[in-house]
Amino acid sequence: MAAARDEISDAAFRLFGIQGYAATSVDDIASEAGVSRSTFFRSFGSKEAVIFPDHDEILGRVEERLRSSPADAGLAAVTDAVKIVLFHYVAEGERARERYGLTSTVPALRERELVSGARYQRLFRRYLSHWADASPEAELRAEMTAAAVVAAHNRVLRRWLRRECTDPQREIEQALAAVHRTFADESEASIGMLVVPAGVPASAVEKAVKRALEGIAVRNLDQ
Amino acid sequence: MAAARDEISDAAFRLFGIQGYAATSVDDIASEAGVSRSTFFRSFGSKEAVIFPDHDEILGRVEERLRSSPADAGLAAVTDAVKIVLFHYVAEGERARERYGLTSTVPALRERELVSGARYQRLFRRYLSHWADASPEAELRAEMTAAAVVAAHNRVLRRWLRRECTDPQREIEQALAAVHRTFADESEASIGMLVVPAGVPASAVEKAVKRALEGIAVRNLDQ
DNA sequence: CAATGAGTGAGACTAAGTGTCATACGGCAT
DNA sequence: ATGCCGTATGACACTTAGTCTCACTCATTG
Repeated sequence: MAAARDEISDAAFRLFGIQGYAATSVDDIASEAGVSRSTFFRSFGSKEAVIFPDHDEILGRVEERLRSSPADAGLAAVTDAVKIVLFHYVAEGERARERYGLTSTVPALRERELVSGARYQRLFRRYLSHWADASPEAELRAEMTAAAVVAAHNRVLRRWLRRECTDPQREIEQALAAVHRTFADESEASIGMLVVPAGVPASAVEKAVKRALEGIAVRNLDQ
Repeated sequence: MAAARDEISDAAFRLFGIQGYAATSVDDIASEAGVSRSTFFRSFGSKEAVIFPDHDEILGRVEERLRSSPADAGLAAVTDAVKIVLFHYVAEGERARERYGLTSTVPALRERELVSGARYQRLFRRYLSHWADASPEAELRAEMTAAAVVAAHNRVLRRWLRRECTDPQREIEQALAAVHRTFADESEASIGMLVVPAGVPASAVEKAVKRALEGIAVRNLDQ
């Protein structure tokens, strides 16, 4: 059952690696996997889908993670959920890199991947704008935030796929901290106000500001 | 030549409106337009592409706009360029709304549109990260910024398509001002500091802050 | 043993997309 | 006017993705 799916997926990656994507027909994959064309299309709806075998499952896990988070979790829940996606691919290891080789070569597959990313973004936006108030500004903010979270994920993932990054854990934390820094709203990030009595030296002001900014970064990381 | 393209595109929209997208074959469109199947596929590479007849042209105009902007233009050039896209669709009027009806109904067309948006985002990212320094933080920032610009555009466009917005000009300016507010870097946005002597009433402080924030929005608009 | 139901294979069918070849049309030089 | 050439078109064949239907197998259950 599930073994058949893996069998087919493996066969597909094998043939794509040898002959290329376009030159490999669904019939080729099916016979390589020892199943019929019918079962291929029953297992995966399309030739493209065989490259992304467990996308629906990940999306489901992400959605559940968001659903089970408290209403006031806000951005933190989303940045947390996106790590599920990243670490899933990292855990796949070489298979993820094979997929990357295909998606960066074959336009149709690249587009398919893009569509997957957009589904996450849509999900994030829905949750973020649901948590926030209903003002138009808040909705635009939610949309931008969702886009930024996905962008951060994509960036780290791409770097890892290209072996430009050895510690995806650290990089995603940093990238998401940057997202927090620019998007965490007032209820999460306390508004700081610096009251400077006349006569305080500029160096002391500078020091205080720096310390305050570092504090924001650190707090967002731990939250 | 170009007239044949328009003829085909019109015929396609006509039939899609009557029979729906799936129920209309390329043969139907070709005979409705009075051309052969061959010319259809020569004019548009695929059945989906007939919905987005001048996408390549817009992308070209956007790219040229970016190419011709000075190296220190930064975010302003990109937010300016994205208006080309928005106003093109707004100028299309009802045709754009017909397209929206199709893209919100037919998954394949929605995906295609998504891919178009991603091309803009990619373009913006390339220019933003080219203008900025090469640090990893700057590149992530460029990626997030590009995503935010596209998100802002998408939001305003969608609202206009749904007739939820009567003044797209004003809304896009506001939305892009929000992007500027969160992403304009220090060289573009002057850092404001509010020094509050003890004894000043809170209402006066609030007023001053509000005025300052409005000022930022306006300045970013004009730049 | 009979019945049910899920998974599979075989095969027909539609339609998108590609490639080839022949033809018609419009300009251009002789 | 005639012959030539490049371009746009139409006709047609072909491949392949994706859908649908029907028949078969096999394991479970009453």
